[in-house]
Amino acid sequence: MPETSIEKQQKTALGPTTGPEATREALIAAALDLFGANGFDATSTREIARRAGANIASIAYHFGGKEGLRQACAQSVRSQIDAIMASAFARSSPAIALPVRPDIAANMLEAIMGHVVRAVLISPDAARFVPFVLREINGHSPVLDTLYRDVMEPTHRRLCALWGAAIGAEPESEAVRLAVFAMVGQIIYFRIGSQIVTRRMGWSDYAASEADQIADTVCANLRASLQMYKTTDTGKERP
Amino acid sequence: MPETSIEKQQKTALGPTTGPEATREALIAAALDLFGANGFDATSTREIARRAGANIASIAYHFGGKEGLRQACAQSVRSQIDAIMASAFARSSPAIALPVRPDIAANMLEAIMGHVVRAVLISPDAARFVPFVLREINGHSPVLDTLYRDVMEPTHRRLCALWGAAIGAEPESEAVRLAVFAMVGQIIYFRIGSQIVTRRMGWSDYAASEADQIADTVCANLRASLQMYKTTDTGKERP
DNA sequence: GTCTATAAACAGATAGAC
DNA sequence: GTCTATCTGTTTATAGAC
Repeated sequence: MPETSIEKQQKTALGPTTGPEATREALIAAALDLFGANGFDATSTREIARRAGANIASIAYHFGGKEGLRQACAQSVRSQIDAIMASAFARSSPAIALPVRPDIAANMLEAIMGHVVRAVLISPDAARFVPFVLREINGHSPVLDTLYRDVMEPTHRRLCALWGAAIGAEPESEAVRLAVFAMVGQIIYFRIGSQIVTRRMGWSDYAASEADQIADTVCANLRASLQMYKTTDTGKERP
Repeated sequence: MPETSIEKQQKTALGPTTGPEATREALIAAALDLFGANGFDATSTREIARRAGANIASIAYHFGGKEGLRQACAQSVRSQIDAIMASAFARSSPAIALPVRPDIAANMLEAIMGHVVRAVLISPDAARFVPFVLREINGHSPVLDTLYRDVMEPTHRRLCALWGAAIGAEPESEAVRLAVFAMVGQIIYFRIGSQIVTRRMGWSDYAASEADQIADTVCANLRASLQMYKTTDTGKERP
């Protein structure tokens, strides 16, 4: 499909077309996939270009080099995670900014977690960028600082606010922060350990019904934990 | 320290000395570290040899090549995980093979999880081999089959047996298998996400007191989940 | 913007001295 | 067993044609 002129494309990472911007997006998608699967150093620019259907030199042209492509991947991941979390928070509640009632906060938490589980387990995008983020976290990568500050820390803080409201505890207390990590840790594990989980469960991969079962498990644990914290503590330690 | 003759060393991975076997162990330790941190393909044999204080050619001599070193690393990991789990199961109960009483099974589970959390978070060995295993799982590595069959599947099955006994449910039911994955997933996440957790908690790294706090969190979630399953799944009422 | 050709550095494996 | 030296292939980056 030859085109004489292509309008400047938006960089919302959701509109690839058939122009010079399309190769840029294709390169990022291929790089996210390969960086996540094999790691940054282990991935050759030739392989990225081949999978993206582009030329090797196009990487240097569009991103300045392999390292620039890594930065572009990190930015893409940030917008993808932001989109998932924005959608999850938006659907969890009509229009309330500061929920005070514990049962409302608990219901919001459960709705958010159920949404995130399904998005993280089913979406092909998440299957790509979660391994990428994992690699960047493990080796102390130059994009880790930005990723933590702009994505993980704000998201975790918002979840802590809900958790604290749900059980009537200080949102930034150590117990709440750790409990939220334990909750999201379950989701992350089901994503990165999918090879193990699917083998043990006899599944071929994660589809809708499998994600529903996992969401049920995670949400059940969430309810159990909230209920226990609510009954046992007033902001104190274990007996 | 020049030695004229060295006795043949045992391969129990726990007895490095100053002979030809010492370089073998040093190479495995260095490779585990680097494979886990940067990935198999991204790690050069030169870097491994340099960190191990050995020569590049020694890798080919001892393991036949880079791939042989990977296999040796997998075998080392298997024995390390076996040691942790054996210790955890041994300390959880005096000598009972088949616990039938639910409260005994629940207590065993809690003891095992507490032990595993501390071992996985504090032990420098675990900090090495967990990233290695993660890499091997993510990319479909040739050692994944063995690792799953010999380590993960049997361990998960034993935990399912305890979980089923604790709540009075079929150990191999889908709900129990997923619940066990959610439980161990928390532990794995705290290990692989340590860079995120420590930043958010304001910790420099995982020491004894930090591992204790995380163990408390995980064990509290375990108790909450077991209690909930016990009250909802079966007709039995807790005292 | 996209391509080919090439340069400079680095990879794993191996032969052979000791 | 351990070492040096070297072979062969691949890597990223870049120069320049179109």
